[in-house]
Amino acid sequence: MARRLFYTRGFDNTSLNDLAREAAVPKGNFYYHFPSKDDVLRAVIEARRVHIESTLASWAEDYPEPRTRLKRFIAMIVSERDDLVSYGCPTGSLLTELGKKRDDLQPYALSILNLYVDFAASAFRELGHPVDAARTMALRLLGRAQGAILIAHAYGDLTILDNEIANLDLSLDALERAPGHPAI
Amino acid sequence: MARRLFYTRGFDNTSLNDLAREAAVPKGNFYYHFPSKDDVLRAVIEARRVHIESTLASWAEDYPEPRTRLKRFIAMIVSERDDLVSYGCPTGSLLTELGKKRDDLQPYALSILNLYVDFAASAFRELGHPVDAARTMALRLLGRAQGAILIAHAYGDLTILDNEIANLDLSLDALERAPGHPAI
DNA sequence: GTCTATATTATGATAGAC
DNA sequence: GTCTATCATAATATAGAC
Repeated sequence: MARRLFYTRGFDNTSLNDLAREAAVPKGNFYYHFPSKDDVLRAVIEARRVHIESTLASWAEDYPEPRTRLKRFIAMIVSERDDLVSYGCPTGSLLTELGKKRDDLQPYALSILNLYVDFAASAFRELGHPVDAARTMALRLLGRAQGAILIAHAYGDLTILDNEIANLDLSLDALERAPGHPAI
Repeated sequence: MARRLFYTRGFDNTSLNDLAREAAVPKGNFYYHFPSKDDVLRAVIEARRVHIESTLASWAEDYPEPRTRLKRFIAMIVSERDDLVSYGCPTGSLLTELGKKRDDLQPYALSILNLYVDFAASAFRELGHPVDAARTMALRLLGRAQGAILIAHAYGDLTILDNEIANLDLSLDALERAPGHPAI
């Protein structure tokens, strides 16, 4: 699938030949379905956006307690730990790649990050934090996750990721004990 | 200079034509000085490594107090804020780019990250933390900086970076007040 | 709709005159 | 050592038969 190749190799490093080989079709076929390679990425991102949106919506149903919901986000990172250490964060690395020389595509990747930021910000809102503080805390949570993944990926070290994610989890606990305090 | 182009455009997105135009020499000349484009990057990284190493050494001289030294690191991020928001972290984005498809070059980028990790770890050691905890805290500090820069770069928002770096600074203060506690 | 060419362009890298 | 070609390759994209 195209998503996997874009993730593991990066967008620019994935050629239409790679995509065609993986899909077992001649590469010329792509241009019947997509006007350009960029549109393949846009379609991949859009499909991903829909998928993540429904995942977050199901979390909102299954975990009405905002702290539990935020912990579910942490649990997702843990469940993806192998890929995250091997290839980095799909969203973070795409944002970083598109941030250089492809500002036109960058907003599409940003729409994925926004899903998570809005998800976390609304949880912090429910915990009683003002809207501005909630967004700041959401950005901090996402940033810490991104940083942990980046470092763990750089060293190819699972234990670094486990350590940092456990610490993030502890920060959520501390937050629980000190409501009203933007402590994450 | 090659370093600036590799930083702002990424390694792969910088062609020899770009390098030649910037240096105002024909691109064929590069192959008199370097066996390949990869070697240009290696030379850039090596020069950077030497430069950073001497900077960190001068900090060690100027700031014998480890907490002050760590704060100097934070101050460096603040002083680079415009570029960091516009192009991301040079080390972090290079690590991310090389982590996909260029595992052969990745160790060179990692040598830069290691400089900062060792710098921070030795400061935490001097603060009395055991060697393992000191390294964990160093990785956490670097990770939080990377995450803050990545998010701020994704949104192109200086205030996000300022916010997060101020919060990192606060974490260093809190650490100061609770020695022996791996709290960063 | 699906496939086999092929066009076009950009890249990293070389050859060889001076 | 420096320059002007030029090669070889790989990429995105198109044309056109079936």
